[in-house]
Formats: sequence, structure tokens, C-alpha cells
Amino acid sequence: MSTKDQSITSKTTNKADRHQEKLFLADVKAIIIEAGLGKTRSAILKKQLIVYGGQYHRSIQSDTTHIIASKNIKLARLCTILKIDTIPSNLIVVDADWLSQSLTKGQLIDVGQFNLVKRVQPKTTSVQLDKALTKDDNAATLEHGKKEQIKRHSDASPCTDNSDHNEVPPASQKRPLEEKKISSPVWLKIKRGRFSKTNTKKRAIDNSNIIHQPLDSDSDYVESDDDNNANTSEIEMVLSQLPAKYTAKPSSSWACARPSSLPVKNRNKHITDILEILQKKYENLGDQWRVKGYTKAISSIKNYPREITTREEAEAIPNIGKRLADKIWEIISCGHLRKLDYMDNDVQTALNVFTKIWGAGPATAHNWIAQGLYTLDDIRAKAKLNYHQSIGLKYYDDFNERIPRAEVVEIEAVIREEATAIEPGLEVITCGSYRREKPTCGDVDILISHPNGRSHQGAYHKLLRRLQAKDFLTEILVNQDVDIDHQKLLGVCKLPEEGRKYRRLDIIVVPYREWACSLLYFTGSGHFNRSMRLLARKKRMHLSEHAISVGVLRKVTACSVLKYGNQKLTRGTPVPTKCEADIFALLGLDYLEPKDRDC
DNA sequence: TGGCGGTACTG
DNA sequence: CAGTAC
DNA sequence: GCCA
Repeated sequence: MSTKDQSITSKTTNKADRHQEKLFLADVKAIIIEAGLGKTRSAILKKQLIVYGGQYHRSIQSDTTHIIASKNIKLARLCTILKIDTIPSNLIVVDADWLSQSLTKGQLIDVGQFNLVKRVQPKTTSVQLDKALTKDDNAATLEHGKKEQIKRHSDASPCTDNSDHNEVPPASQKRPLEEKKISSPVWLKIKRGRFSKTNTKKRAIDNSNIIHQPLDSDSDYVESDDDNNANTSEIEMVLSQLPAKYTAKPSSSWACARPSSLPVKNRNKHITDILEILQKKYENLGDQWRVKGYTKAISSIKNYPREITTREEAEAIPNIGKRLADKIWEIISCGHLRKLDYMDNDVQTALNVFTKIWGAGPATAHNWIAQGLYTLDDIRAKAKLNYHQSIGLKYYDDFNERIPRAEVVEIEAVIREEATAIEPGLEVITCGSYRREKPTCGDVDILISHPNGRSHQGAYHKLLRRLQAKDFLTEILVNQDVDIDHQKLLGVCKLPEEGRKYRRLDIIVVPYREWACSLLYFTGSGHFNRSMRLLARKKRMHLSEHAISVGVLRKVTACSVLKYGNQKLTRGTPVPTKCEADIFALLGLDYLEPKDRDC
């Protein structure tokens, strides 16, 4: 993980080397058994085998190395086709997926789990499940039952790719980049958003009209009796005034309406892996909308309980339309996407590296490449960087490293200590992926407020000064000081001990009336937030990091204007919320624990 | 065919 | 305003 | 990219 940039730091390679590397099937001399694979797929596999340096044999020859077959084929059938009694011991009988996935990766992958026969007895016996799965069982099995296939897929990951995080470098990553001029940056041609960004005139956040908690006169505490439904009566009151169609419970097609599935294993990793590469490509192109489409589709596939086997099946899955269904079908039938072959992997690799510099996005990355820069060393030496990017580059490795939960706890402790030294009652809570209970985090998101509704004021600046004074907060990237109630820091911190990494740290201070919405927002996930926002909108509400409002009319049509309290509105009326559960309730959703919002 | 979040920073 | 990030 |  830490050495991802080294791979492209030197750049001297010629065409011959490159072609050489592409012939990764040179040692594969194989027979492809059409039965069970289908004409199309076996034809494509054959072609690809040859393209990448392998040899295709029509029958067993002295130097044949592999027999490539469907994992469903029976041993007896195989022997019949090959006109033999037993499989010669020098031949490896391998699931066609092995070849497919190798093609996808651009390199040979371990044959282990794809091995269909391990020193086989010529007899076709249907073996017991547990026996078949035993590692060193020789009587292994061409009699794959469905159960076995499932097992096979569920533990497929370790071999194909043992990094769950987005480490998957493009197959060519280790290859140095070549100089190459880009004619006209493709991404420039992407048409920009058609709408003229509804002119948001510098409008300070005004929640002034938020209907506050009773916040009784001057007594400090609106005691939050720690349970989760202190506010329910009020929420129910609001709900009771809404039309029934807005209070109905949303179907589980909403990502925010179902717990993110821990139990569901991705049975279509072979598909999502490829789609994720494509998605990356569009990300690098700056095509945010297509990326969003892919995001939803990939997420749907990952939650799909079975292996997808037909085009129709794919298209029936939500968020998968005709075009993705076609791609999926190509992946299923040939094991890989031709579209990927046309991608310029050098450029893609450089883009992936560059956009991981904090502060650099697709546009900047393309500019650099257009200037002939391809490696981080190039950037260090020649690129013009703004302040953000220079910090991003300086801490490139650290920032791209995940943070273990234990360290997040340490960082949080430092901040809490300083915060409570300033103002004892301050609430300090770490949100983001930490709160969603992920094992590692990309950054540390800390939300701060004060239950009395006002003592958060001023704490922010004192806190920053303290953290800087002890050299904990080392860089300030963005210091967003909106008004007396809202501050946000995007910065960099490092724990004091020697050898600690520099970590991205976000600190957000909000007034307590916004606690619930902020907590919800900064806990995410992003996808979950989007889903919830969309749902809110559908229900004529509006959800933001500041508040949730009811009675929002987007286009001012003359239809019934909802009322709450005594205010008429077009922008909606913010509903006071005390905890996240209130927001779920308003939207008619069952409450989800943070860990279940990881979609 | 248009919408897919809204906002605030940097340069 | 474009680009980036949350 | 998908969907209404």
C-alpha cells in the first residue's frame, strides 16, 4: 500500500518490453472443452488465449499443459470428449473462470481454487460436500453441486485479489509509463452540467427561523434524558399533519431503508471488479453522473444474492439498465470486457495516482498529463501546485493509508481533552466511517457541539490554537468560519510519538439544534446520505447537514401549501430534531444503527 | 429529456 | 468562474 | 450510467 507510487517513478520502457509483458499466457498450452461453456465463450477464450501468447490444442498432445472446462462438467463426460480413461497426471484441469479472470487481470492468477481435478480417480463418484471441500482431497470432484459452487465463490477472493480496499492496481501498474502526448484531453469534451448552477448568492446559512427546542428561558440545560425518543411527541405531531402518502414507510428499494448487509456476500465479484475499473475511468474523466450511475449499479450487484447468469437477470436488477446489462453479459460470457483493452492503461494509471493527491481532481490530473507528466516524481519536479496540492503531495503516502480504529481513538482523545479543557460540557464525537464501525478509516471526522445550545461558540478558535500549540494540528487546509455558530476545519494532525503518520482531520462545530442532522450527515455513508436526501425530497421535505424541513415546495406551484406552526413557506419549515432517530421517524424509516448505514 | 445535494473554499 | 472537497 |  505504501509503495504504490514507486511503480511509476521510473519511466524507461520500450514497446518490446511491453509486448513481452502482455504475453502472460506464454506457458499455457491448453485444450478448451466447449461443452458447458458454450460456443461463444469458448471461442472467445480461445482467441484471447492465443492473443496473449498461449497455445490452443485441439487434442491432447505431449506438451499440453491445461484442460480448460466448465466447472459444471462431469468427469465422465470430460473423459468421453477427450477419448481417454483417466486424466493424465501432468495435465491441469481448470475452471474456465481461471482463464477469464487471468485475462481480466492481465496476468496469470493462482490456479488453486480453480483446479477442478486434483490427481483424479477416473471414476465419477458423487462425493460428499465436506469431503469435496477438503483441501487435500484427491478424489476431488467434477460433480459440483450448487452448494459447492457457492462455497467456491464465497472464498474466491483471497486468490483473485486479497485486498478488499481499492488497492487493485491496474494490471499494468508495475510497468513504467511511457511518454506520450495526448492529442486533445478527452475529458474536455464532456459536456458540462447543462443547468446554470442556480445562482447561489452568498447566502449565509440562516436557520434563524428554526423552531427551537423549548430551550426554556435561561436555564442552561435542555436535559436530554439520554434515551432516543425524547422528541417523539413533537415528531409525531408533525407527522400527524402530513398527508398519509408522505408518512408511509418507504420500500426497501431505498438504500436508507434497509440495513447495509453484512451477511450478503458479493457473488458477482468478477463483474463488479470490472465495473469498478470502468467506473474509475469515468471518474478520471470527470463524468460525475456516469460515476453515480455505476456506483448505484455496483452496489445493487453486490447486494444481489445469486450469481448473475443471464442478461435478462442482470437487467432486472434495480439500477441496471440495458447498457450495463450488455456489459455484464459480455463479462459473464467471455470473462472480460473488450472495452477495457482499449483503455490507455498508462494514462489511467497516472490519473489514478494523481487524483489521489488531496486537492487534485480529474481536471488537474489531465492538465499534468497533457504537460507530459506521468509520475509523482514528475509532479514533484515540474508541476505547478497550489497550496492544497503541495500538502497533498507532501503527505501522499500517509494520506492514502487507512487509519486503524485504535489510532482514531487516540486522535479523538487528544481533541476531547483539549475541548473539554476549554469548555467542560462540549460533546465530542467521531463520525464518518469510524462511527460506522469500519475497521479502518480514511480520515477522522470529529463533530463538536454543546448541549446548552451556546457554549460551542468560541470554542473552535481556542481549540485550534491549542491543537496547534502542541504541534498536533500541523496543517490547516481549509478553515471555514461561516458564522458564530458554524465552523469547519479540514486539516492535518499527527500524534506526538516518533514514527506516527500524518492524518487527515476534519473538525466540525455546530449549534446543538443541528446536532442530529449534523451527526447523521457526517456519519454517512455518502451513498446513504444521498438516498436519504432523495427520499426526503420525495416526501416534500428537505434534508441537509443543518436541518430537516417539511412542506418544501421546490417549484412554486399553486398547490396546497403545507403549514407548520404559523409560518407559510416555500422553503419549508425546519423541524426540531433531538436525535438521529427523529429524522428516521420523520421519513417513516426504521432507525438504523450507524454500522448499518454503510452502503 | 432532464435530474441525479448543496455549500464553501481556493485561485 | 472552474475545480475540489465535504 | 439509471430512472421517471
